[in-house]
Amino acid sequence: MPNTHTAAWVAEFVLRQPVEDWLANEIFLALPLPSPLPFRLRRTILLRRLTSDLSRGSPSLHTLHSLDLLLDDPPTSSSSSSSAESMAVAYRAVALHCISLSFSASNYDAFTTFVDLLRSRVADLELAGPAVLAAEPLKKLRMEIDAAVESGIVSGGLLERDTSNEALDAIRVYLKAAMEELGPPFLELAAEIVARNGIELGEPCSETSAKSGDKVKVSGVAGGVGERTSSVSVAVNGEVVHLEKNKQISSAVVDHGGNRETVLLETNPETSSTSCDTLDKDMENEIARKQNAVVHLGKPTDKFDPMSAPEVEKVANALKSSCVDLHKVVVDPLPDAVMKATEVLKNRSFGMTNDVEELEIQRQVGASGPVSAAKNGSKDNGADEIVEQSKVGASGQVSAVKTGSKDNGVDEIVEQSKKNDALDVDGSMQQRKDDAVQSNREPSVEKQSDGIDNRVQAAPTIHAEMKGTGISNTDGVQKRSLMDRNPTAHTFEWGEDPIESSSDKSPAAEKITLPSPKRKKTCSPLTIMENKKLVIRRKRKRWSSLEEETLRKAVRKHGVGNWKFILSCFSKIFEDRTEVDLKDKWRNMTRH
DNA sequence: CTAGGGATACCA
DNA sequence: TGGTATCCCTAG
Repeated sequence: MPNTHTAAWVAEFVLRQPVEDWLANEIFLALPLPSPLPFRLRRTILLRRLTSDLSRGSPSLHTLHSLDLLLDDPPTSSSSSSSAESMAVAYRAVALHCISLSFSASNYDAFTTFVDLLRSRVADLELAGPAVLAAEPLKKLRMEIDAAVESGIVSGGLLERDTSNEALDAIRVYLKAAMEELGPPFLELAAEIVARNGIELGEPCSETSAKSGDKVKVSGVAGGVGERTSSVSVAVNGEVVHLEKNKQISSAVVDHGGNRETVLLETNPETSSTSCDTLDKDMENEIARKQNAVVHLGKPTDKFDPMSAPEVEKVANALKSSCVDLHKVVVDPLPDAVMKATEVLKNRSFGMTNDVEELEIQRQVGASGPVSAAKNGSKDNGADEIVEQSKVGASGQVSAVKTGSKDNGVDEIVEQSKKNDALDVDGSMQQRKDDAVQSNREPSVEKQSDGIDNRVQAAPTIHAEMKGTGISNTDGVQKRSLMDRNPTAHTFEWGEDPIESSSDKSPAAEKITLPSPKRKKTCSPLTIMENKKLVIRRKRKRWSSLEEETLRKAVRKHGVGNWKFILSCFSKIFEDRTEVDLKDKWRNMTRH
C-alpha cells in the first residue's frame, strides 16, 4: 500500500524541479497523494502554477486565481511580512492586468461583472486584515476598482500601461520571497539531515544548513545503548520537522505554525521497499544499501552524492530516453498554448481564452476563495491541471467559469455570494456523474485519472455544471436501464437557450448560470424535477475527411480501443471530439 | 475507460 | 419517412 505522505514529499520535490510542466503533471497525477493535501504541497503547487504562468509571460485570470488561493492559506509562523506584502502587490498587479484585459474586450457586460466580483473579493480580503497580508496594496486596488466601477472605465491610464510586465515583475518578486519562505523541499531537507547526521543511532547533536541562505537548525536526540529510538528536529525558516527513528519506523512531524503534519518513514531496509514503491527499484536498492529511508533527489552534497551513483545514472538515462520516446508520439502542447495565449493577448480579449484552465472549484468547510476561474475548450500545459485536478481545496466564493471554444470571450460569470454555499458547489462543477458521487463522499479529493492528455471537453463540463444547477437528469434519480429513458426528457442544442432567451449568438453554454443559494432555495420540488430532465445535447458536428483519415491512421498505428490515447495524440485534429466520439465514429466507419 | 444499446438530428 | 450519422447513457 503506497505511503501517501511519501508521495506528497515526492510530489513536492518534483514540483520544485525545473522539469517541464507536462512531466511534472504526469508524475503528480501518478502519485497516491493524501487528502487533504498537506499544506506545503498545496502551497508548492500554487507557486508552481505561478512559476509556469511567469515562464509563459502571460499573466491571466488563471494567475489571479492562483494568487487568490494562496491568499486563503493561513499564514504560517514563518510567514514574513515581505512575503505577504509582495503577495498583495502581485495580486494587485495581476488584478489590474485582468481588469485592463477585460476592459479591452468587446464584452462590456463581462467587464463590469468581473470588476464587480473582484471588488467584492478584495473587500473581503481587506476585512481579513493585515494578519493575512499587507492591506495597503489591496486598499489601493479596491480604490482603483471602485473608480472603474463608478465610471465604467478603467482610470489611471491603465490601458496605456504595460500591466502585463508589471504583473510579471510583481509575481517574480513574490515568488522569490515565497520560495525563500517555503524553504527547500522536504526530501532535500531530510536527505541533507541524513547525509550530515548519518543514520546511525546515537549521533551527537549538530547544527547545519541544508542550503546556503536557509536557516536550518538540526538537533539530534540520541538514544542510549540498546535503545531503539533517536530523533532529529529541523527548523527551516520557522517550519519545524522532527525526524524520529526507531528500529523500523521513523516519524516525521512537520510543524508549520498551526498546521502540524505527522508522517512516517519506514527505515528498515526490509520494509523500505513497501513505503517507497513509487520509486525506482534501483533507487530502492540504493536506499536499502545505505539503510536510509530518504532518497536525496536534489543537489549532491560533499558527504552523500547519490547523483554520482551508477544506479542513479542508469535511472536518469532511462528517464531521459523515455522522455524522448514520449516526445515522439505526444505533441507537447506547451508551445501551442503559449502561441495561443500570445494571440489572445494581442486581441485584447478578456484574456486567457486560449488557455485551458479547468477549474475545480472546491471548498473546504470554513474556507473561502472567492475568485475562481475555469475555462474549457483548448489546451494548456500540465501545470494548470496539476492544481485544478488536485485538491488544492481552496474555495470559490465567486467563480468566473469560462467554457466553450477558443474564440469565446468571457463566456460566463457565475456568482456564488454566500460562503456557506460550499455544499452546493462542492463536487458538482467538473466531475462526471460517477466522480460526483465519489466527491460527495470525499469532497476534497477530486482527481481525474489522466493528466495532460485529459483535455477538457466542453460537453462533460457543462453536464457537470448543469448537475450543479440541478438541471442534469443524472442527479439524484438514476435510470434503471436504457429502457427507462424518460419519454418527457427535453433536449436542446448549443445555440438554443432554455434558461434565458436572447438574441446573442453566443452558445447556450455561456449562459448557463449556477443558481445562487437563494434561487435554489426558492425552487419548488416540481421545478427541480423538471430541470433534472433537461439534457444538453451537443450540436451535431459532421466528421471531416481529415478527421476520418486521422482516425484510420491512428487506429492502424495504435489499435482499436485506445480512444483516449488517440484523442490525446491528435487533440488538435479531433477538436471538440471525445474519446467516445472516436469510438462511435470508428464503429460507424467499420460498419459499412 | 471502453463497449454497446438507444435517442436524436439530419438528409435524401 | 426511413436510413444514417452523431450524440448520450450505462454497465462492466
